[in-house]
Amino acid sequence: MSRYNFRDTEEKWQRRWRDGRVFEVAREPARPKYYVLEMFPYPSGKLHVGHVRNYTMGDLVARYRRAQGYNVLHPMGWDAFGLPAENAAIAGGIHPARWTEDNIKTMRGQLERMGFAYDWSRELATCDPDYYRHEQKMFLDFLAAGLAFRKESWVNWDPVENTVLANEQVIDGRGWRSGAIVEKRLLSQWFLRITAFTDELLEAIATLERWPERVRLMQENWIGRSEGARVQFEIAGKKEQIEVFTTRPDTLFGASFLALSPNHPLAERLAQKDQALAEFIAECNRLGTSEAVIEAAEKRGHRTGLEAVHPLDPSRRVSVYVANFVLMEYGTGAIFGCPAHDQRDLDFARKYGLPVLPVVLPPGEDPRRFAVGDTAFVEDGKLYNSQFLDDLAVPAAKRAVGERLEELGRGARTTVYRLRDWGVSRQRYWGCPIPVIHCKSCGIVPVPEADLPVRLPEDVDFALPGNPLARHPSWKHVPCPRCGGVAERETDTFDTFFESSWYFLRFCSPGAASAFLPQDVRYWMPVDQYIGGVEHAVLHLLYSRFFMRALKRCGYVDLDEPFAGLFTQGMVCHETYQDRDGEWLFPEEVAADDKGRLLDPKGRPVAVGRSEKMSKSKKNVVGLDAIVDTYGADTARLYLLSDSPPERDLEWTETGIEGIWRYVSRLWRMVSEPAAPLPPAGAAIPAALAAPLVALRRQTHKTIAAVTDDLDKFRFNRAVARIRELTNALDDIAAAAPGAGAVLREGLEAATRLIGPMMPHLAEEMWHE
RNA sequence: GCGGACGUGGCGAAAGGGUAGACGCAGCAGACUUAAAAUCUGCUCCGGGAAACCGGGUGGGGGUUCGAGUCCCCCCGUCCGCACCA
Repeated sequence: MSRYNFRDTEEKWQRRWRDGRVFEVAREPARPKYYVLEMFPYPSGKLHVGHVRNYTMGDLVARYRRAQGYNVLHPMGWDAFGLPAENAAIAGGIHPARWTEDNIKTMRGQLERMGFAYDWSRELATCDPDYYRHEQKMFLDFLAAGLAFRKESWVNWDPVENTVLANEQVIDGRGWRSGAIVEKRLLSQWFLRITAFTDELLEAIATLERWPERVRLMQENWIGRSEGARVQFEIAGKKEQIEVFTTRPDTLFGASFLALSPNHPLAERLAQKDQALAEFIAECNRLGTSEAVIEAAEKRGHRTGLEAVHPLDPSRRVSVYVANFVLMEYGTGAIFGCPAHDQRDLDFARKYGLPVLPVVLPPGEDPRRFAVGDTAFVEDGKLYNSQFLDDLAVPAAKRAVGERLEELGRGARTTVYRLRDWGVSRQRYWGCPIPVIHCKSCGIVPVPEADLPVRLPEDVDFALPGNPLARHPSWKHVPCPRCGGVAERETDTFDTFFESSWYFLRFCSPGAASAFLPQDVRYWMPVDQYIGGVEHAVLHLLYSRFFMRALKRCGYVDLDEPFAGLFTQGMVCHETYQDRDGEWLFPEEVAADDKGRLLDPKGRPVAVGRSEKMSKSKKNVVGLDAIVDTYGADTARLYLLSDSPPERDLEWTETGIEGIWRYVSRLWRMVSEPAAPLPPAGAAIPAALAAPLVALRRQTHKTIAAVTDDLDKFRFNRAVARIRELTNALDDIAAAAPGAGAVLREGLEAATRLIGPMMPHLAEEMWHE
């Protein structure tokens, strides 16, 4: 029995694909195109099996569509700017460029060994000046169009990475990469005006039909549109006003207090003369935005002593508080509290002994008897205790209050959003330099186009924390392009989401002198199938959608949405292991003894933790090289596709991959030593067949139909199961019916073509056997 | 708290209102072998039965339907996202 030699076979076919430039494509206007893209990787070191699930799915789609006759663009590149390279430089004395290049080389080799059908002629790395020069130009165009601007603002400061994080990058009050508790600092920053497209970005979500519902919902919530009203409260005895935002203007007659954010300008001004308030504000700021801290903290307020006049009933006054639960960044940084109809306001009112006046009557309640206990009434009902609003339903009351406020000039109906502009400045070396120059007399001067790209200097010093660009002895000192006077370069670099917001366009025109050629983009875009992790559901995917619109406004493209189809795949998980000292262990360091207990290399017992996403930090990673060495790329690919539905997490198991290897061997045996003699290729199938052979033919064709349908719908695990059913039937047939050869051949050929997108090397070899 | 997804054998899972558990993993028994590995054959939801077969079974409770894992309502649980968002 000849054993399937995956090593030689896989190398052979990879060589042939490469030498034949089989996957290099060109624009062919007469042919239908299909653009398959997997979210490009950050070159962090080595690939583990968790990384390649994503690429295996993309490759399946690419090869499947290619087999259907599409002109398939399937490129690969490197999201090459980022902090790990700089951290490696700090820790190991290696230059970020060198570290990144080395990693790219390693990882490219790993991808090649997997046999992925990439058009490598289009490969790009975002740290290449030939790449980032184009985004510098884009930035200058955004600047001219008013889509990029500078703003002095409070920022999230990551004290470990010494950089600013976007609000979107702060998770539970911690930096999304470093995990450090984020501090507040005031800095002058560059922003991209994503809010210029808020409504468009929100409304177009409905057109993204081939996106997961979950992702569309997350984007919707992120943009967070809410309709309500701004209302002006006059401060009693002063000429000053406090403007609040509310989504419940209908409950205005139930107002019993006003609350300001601790960062509200009025609160800060009052604190200058009120020591206790200053201390309260300081305390609120110390809480930060950490979820754990906020959850532990109860709602607290500080009474300012000010009284506000009710805008619709001047005879009524309400107290003004500063409260730890009011956000400066949302609405106007001030609210009115209506305890009867908002749970948070009710909790606050009970704590500080404030009145609770119901103004919306629940259906069926008696207006003379109804009272609010511990639970605010937040549903629809009929207004009462509300003068001209009495007897209206909530929606009608909202309208009526809005109109009255507008008549009186004391407010207006308005819509607010949660979405904020995208801060793109980073105080880091390993990123794209922001192409502007600060001149003492001219102010901010764009770098002239002829001077692009602004390249990173290579001789930099990473010994100190902070931005090496700012410390570089000569790099930043340049004459002002406008007046020729003494000036300095901007030393901030772009957030790396800048690069990933347009790389899919560059893949259309890899060598072009401009960012891309319009005819290429018209042909290839949009991406027909984008595949990546759900962790990018908001940031990367929303920024890319914004970028397309910004580029369109600047005349680059004529397209709004970059990704027509999106699939978010589950993660690859593995158990975690810790030794007695709590140190994480790699799976290969753990071995079972004869009683099945797990031991570390020193023979001490190992604690088994729950299965989690493979990550370097917990060492629960299975190296790709070892798997490919032992079982081959095809086996790894089929395992990643077969075991769980693609959108769900997949548990990596050694026994699972062994099972796939047995199947691979069996498939090979079926063609190299067929169960019945096979007629030559193309031989006719006899007109009269025994019943079992008719059944087999039927199953063959049903399998083709079902697998096609499954692949269209990303049900890869089911497709694999159906192919296995067919091969089981093929294996059984020879004994069951004489003269099976021609039907067997037909079935084997079908099976071979069906597994081709999943196990391309084996399929090629079977086809040629 | 709000929004969403999900809950099926020992495990991963399948089931497009119509035979629940396809396809695998693990396990058990057997064949081949001096032996092991590999390979092959059979069994493998639970209870009863030698078997045919009978009864039960998709987190719990109710409902719609000739028929519900699937649709509707309530509850329990797990996971994910968002969040003092006014």
